[in-house]
Amino acid sequence: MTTREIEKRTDALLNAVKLKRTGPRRVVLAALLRAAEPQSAEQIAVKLGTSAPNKVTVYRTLETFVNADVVHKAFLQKRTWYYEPADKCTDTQCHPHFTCTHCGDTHCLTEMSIPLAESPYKGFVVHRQQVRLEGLCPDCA
Amino acid sequence: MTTREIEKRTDALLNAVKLKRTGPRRVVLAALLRAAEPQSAEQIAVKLGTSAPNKVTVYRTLETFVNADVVHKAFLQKRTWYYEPADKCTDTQCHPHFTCTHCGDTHCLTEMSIPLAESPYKGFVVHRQQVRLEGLCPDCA
DNA sequence: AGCCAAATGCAACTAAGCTGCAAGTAGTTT
DNA sequence: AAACTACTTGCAGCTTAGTTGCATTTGGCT
Ligand SMILES: [Mn+2]
Ligand SMILES: [Mn+2]
Ligand SMILES: [Zn+2]
Ligand SMILES: [Zn+2]
Repeated sequence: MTTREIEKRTDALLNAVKLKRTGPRRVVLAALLRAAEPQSAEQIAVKLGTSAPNKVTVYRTLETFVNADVVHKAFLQKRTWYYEPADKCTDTQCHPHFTCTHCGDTHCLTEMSIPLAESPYKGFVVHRQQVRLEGLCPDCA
Repeated sequence: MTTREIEKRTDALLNAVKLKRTGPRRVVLAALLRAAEPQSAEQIAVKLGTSAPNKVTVYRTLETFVNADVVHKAFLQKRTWYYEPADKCTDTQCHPHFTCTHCGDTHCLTEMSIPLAESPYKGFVVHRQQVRLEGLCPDCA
C-alpha cells in the first residue's frame, strides 16, 4: 500500500467505527496498517519518531481501537501487548502467529485456517480460539 | 492426591531433573501440583501464606522449573505469567485452556486433543502449538 | 465563529518482575 | 561426623510496561 492509500484506509476505518479522526489516531493506526507483524506500543512510538504522540495517548489509542474492534491484541507469549489490524481475522479466531525458536521472529500466518476446536466437555460453549505456533522459520530451518 | 502423595511426587520430580530438594522448591512445586488451574507467582505466594519463600525466590524457582521442563508457562491472555505442572502436556502441545468470557474463570481441558496444525507455508517447520479457547463455561452458559 | 464532549499531555503512581550481592545450605568429599 | 563448595536464597534497590488524575486542547457540530 502507498502512503496515500494508507491514509485513506486509516480515515475510512475511523469513520466506519465512528471515532474522531485525530492526529494521534491517524498515525498510530497507519503504523499498524504499515506493519507486517503485530506491534507493541513501544515499537509504534519508535517508528513514529518525533511525530509520535505522548506514550499515554498511544496506550489509550490502542485500547480504544481494541474496544472498537478495529484492532486486536495478539498474544505472543511475551510480557507486553502486541496489536494488529483486525481485518485479517474471522469472528471465531485471529490467524495464528508463528514464532521461530531460533531467531525469535514472529510471522502472521494469515493464509492458514484451523477449524474451531470442538470441546468434548459437556457444557462448555466455545466462541473463539487463538493458536500460537513455534518452530523454525524458513531462514533458520 | 493426599498431602503425603504430593510430597512424594514433588521430591520424585525434583530428583528426576536433578534439582536440589530445597524448602522453597518443595513448597512451590507442591502448590502447583495441588492447583487445578495454572497459577501466578502471586497466587502461589498467597496460598503458601507465612511459609511462602521470598517473592524473588518464587520467581526464580518457577523459571528454574520451566528451564528443567517440569513446569510450563500457560498460554493465557493475561499480563502476568501463569504456571502449571508439565505432566499433562505432550511434546507438541500443552492441553488447551478455556476462559469463560462471562465469569472469567479458566479451566484446563486436559482431555481435549487438537491435531498439530500443518503449515501451508513453504519452509516453516512447526514443532509445538498452543491453543486458547474462549466462550461460556457450564455455569454461565 | 462558538460550543462542548471527547481527546490529549503531563506528572505521579503501580504491578510484575529483574539484578547485584552477601549469607546460607544441600549434597558431596574427606 | 566435619569440612567443603557450588548452588540457592533473601534483601534492597531497580526497571519495564502500563495506569490514573487532572488541567488543557480540539474535532465535529450548530
Ligand atoms: Mn497477525
Ligand atoms: Mn492447564
Ligand atoms: Zn528464525
Ligand atoms: Zn463462566
